Amino acid sequence: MEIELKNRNKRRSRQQRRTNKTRQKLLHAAREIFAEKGLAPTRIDEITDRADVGKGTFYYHFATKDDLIKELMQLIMAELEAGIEKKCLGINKLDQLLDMIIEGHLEFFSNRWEDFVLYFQGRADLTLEDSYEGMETPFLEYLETIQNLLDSVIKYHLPKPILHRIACAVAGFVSGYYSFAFIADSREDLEKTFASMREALVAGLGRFIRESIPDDAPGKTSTIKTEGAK
Amino acid sequence: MEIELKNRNKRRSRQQRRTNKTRQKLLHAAREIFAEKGLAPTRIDEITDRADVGKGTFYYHFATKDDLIKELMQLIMAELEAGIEKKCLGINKLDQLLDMIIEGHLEFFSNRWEDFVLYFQGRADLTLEDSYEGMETPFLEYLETIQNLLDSVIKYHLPKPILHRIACAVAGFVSGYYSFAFIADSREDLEKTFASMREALVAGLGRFIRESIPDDAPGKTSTIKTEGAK
DNA sequence: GTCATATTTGACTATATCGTCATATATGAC
DNA sequence: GTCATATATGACGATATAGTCAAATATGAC
Repeated sequence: MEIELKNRNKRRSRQQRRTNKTRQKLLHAAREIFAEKGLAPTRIDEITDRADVGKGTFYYHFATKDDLIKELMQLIMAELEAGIEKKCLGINKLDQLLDMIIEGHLEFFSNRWEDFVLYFQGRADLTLEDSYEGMETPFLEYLETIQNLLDSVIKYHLPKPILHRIACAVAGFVSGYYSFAFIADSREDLEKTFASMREALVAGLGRFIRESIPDDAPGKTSTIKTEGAK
Repeated sequence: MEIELKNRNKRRSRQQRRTNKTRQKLLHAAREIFAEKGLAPTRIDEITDRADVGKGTFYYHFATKDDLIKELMQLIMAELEAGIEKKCLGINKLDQLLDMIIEGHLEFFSNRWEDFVLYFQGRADLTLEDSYEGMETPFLEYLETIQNLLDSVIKYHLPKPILHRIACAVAGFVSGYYSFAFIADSREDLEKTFASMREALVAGLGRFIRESIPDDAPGKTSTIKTEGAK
């Protein structure tokens, strides 16, 4: 029985590698094309062509284009969250945390242009009534990740709606600014240009957060661990 | 000759009204459907159906869907700009101006959901390589409008790139925050929820702008007309 | 080698959408 | 009324795309 299982696993192992490789090829090609033409105008044929597999293969791996989009978005958002969380490891001062959350976004956006485009396309899609199935979930999880990070450095636990608001502000600002700035600036300048804005944002958000804490909170001044906050 | 011209004008006048009405019906229907399903997935048939005109009529008025999109975006953005400029009339204090630019956006976004969606769709489209023809122009003009407003209240004229950066920040933040907040909040709550964030943004941006002015600028303190800035 | 199963293929069908065009109607000059 | 012109129509042909499927191939157990 033990052996049977082993064999079974082994049997599948090489084949699984091949299968997985094909799947990755499809995801990779799709990511590229989605970022070039957008979600809706991308044709299955084009994806399979670029992935260099037959069309039937696509439908072996994914039930439909929406399915692929769902998986891709979940993948991307999970990686963005992971990147941000990694940057924030061990930080317990509010201003520093805000700064790192922003930096996490920036690093992701500037190193992975395609993924930034998809992130942005996804968000725009959410403003539609007929948005892609399952598009909402990864974005909500992403906002929650930011909320949890914030919550972890603020001793006085702010109510959920306030945390949510702040998370929206961070995410909205970073991506919004990034998307606008790149219209005129070159993609390469974006990072530099952003640096100068960052401080202002951290200051503004920090201020907002501090103001959200009731004055009678026990030990308010020490409640938020911050650096040089006045 | 004088009379001939008059007649000619008169002859055209009633017909022109009818024509224009048809055109408006098409634009209006398109605006609605674009906001429901997005630009690419919207079919011409659906537009003409909702506008209650024959399909051929569409092609009499517009060469192609891209053409319609172009016109619609220009229309919307021009109205947004006008709304903002109106709000800012006569203001000469920086913080107040920033506040009014934000309020102009908010008013537009919350009173005209479809147009907000189109604004956002348009912006997302610009991140693509294959974006709609002519999509860029209205956005650049819009950013320039904001830049000019800012420039008009800052006596020490900041270099263009800095102004551009600030314009991107304002536009990016407002639309970005708005788009994220609505994922979780109801559309109605958005306005309220935004109010609390606004101050923080104005403060952050104001600070950034003031820091951008060289210390040796003649009469720096009085250079930016501001209220209660410290 | 044989067999069972998992994966891949691309020609094919069915459908959806575009854009055209010959025709019809409305308008206004006369 | 008649005519010329501007506008509107929707059936139609051409094309594009999604998704299917029977057949081919690869894998691994034996």
